[in-house]
Amino acid sequence: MALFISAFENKVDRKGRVSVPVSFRMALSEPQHCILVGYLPPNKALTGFDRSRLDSLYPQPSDGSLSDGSQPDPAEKEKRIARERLRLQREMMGQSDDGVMDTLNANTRELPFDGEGRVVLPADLMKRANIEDRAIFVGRGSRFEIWNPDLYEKQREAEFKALAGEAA
Amino acid sequence: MALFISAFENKVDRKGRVSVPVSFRMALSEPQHCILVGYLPPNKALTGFDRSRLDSLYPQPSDGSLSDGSQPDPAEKEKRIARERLRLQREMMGQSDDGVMDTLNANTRELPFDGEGRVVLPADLMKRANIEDRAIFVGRGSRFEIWNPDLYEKQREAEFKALAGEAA
DNA sequence: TTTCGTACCATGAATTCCCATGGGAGACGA
DNA sequence: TCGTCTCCCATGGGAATTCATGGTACGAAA
Repeated sequence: MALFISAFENKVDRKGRVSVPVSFRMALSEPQHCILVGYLPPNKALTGFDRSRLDSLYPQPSDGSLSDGSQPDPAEKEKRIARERLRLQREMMGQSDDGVMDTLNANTRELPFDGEGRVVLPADLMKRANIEDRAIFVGRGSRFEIWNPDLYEKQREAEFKALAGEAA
Repeated sequence: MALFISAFENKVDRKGRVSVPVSFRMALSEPQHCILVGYLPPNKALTGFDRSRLDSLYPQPSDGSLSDGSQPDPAEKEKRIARERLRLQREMMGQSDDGVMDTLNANTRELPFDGEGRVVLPADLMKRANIEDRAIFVGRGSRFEIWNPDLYEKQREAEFKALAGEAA
């Protein structure tokens, strides 16, 4: 699985382009493809993650295949379809039971790499995270964050203090 | 599977034409073809999805094939045909037990693309969703929504608040 | 004919691709 | 150990393409 560690500061050019650190790119399931970047208030930074992370959040609809690899069990398949129908109905009725995923999907952008491993940060996202001509990619394990470097420095101090306080 | 993420605002011209975001078009099973758009009260927006999504909700009547790949079992086949006949009768009599799906089908339009990747939003659907000269396509994973941008902004705030409330 | 719906064409802006450059870290050899 | 060489990666600019958008022409139906 993707593992993002360490922090890298890069420049953001006039077009909003910024190099994604190589180690982050290599951590992706499809290194040449894209990253997903989103923003949710009241965060001070953008959150990025691998596409596979999003996929994994969707329950894989079982097609009724049996675990021994034989053909689908018709009864199972019927049940699955019935469930799916119910779910679609509820969605259409605005009764989706998964508001979190809905919000996540709506507020996440897919940022493809150019030939040099850069992405362009959408203007509105940059604004929300107060990012101008520099950005720092901060590894957080299974995800990462994109900060205004100055803001991140403060955040970092705060995190250190919190840790020190705990230890004391 | 089709995955719709992010949100894109586009203009609706006097003819009701609006560009479907490229990334949404590409997510379709047949990118050059069409989208399905429907409305069910009391939603504030239209719901759109890929044709394959709807198809998958209709159970393929089993032909009685055995799971080991051998020939259909004649007895099974008989039963299947009997079931289908019964179902057809009830449907014809308007006694389908599936009122929501019926309504869904009746209120769903198939919107084909023009050469430039646009669809025309039917006037009645636009009216129901309060869409005039702008529309925002909102990714919701396996489906998407088409909103009046101003209404969506309010909805978005509400979703954010809901998330924050959950986190607290 | 008139109106509606659809296909085709034109345009400008925004985005993406491609090439060039420079710096830094590590490898390698003396 | 020191210096040099090489490769990788970040960065910038310009060109080419894509995309959103608006208009026009054509055909069908009323």
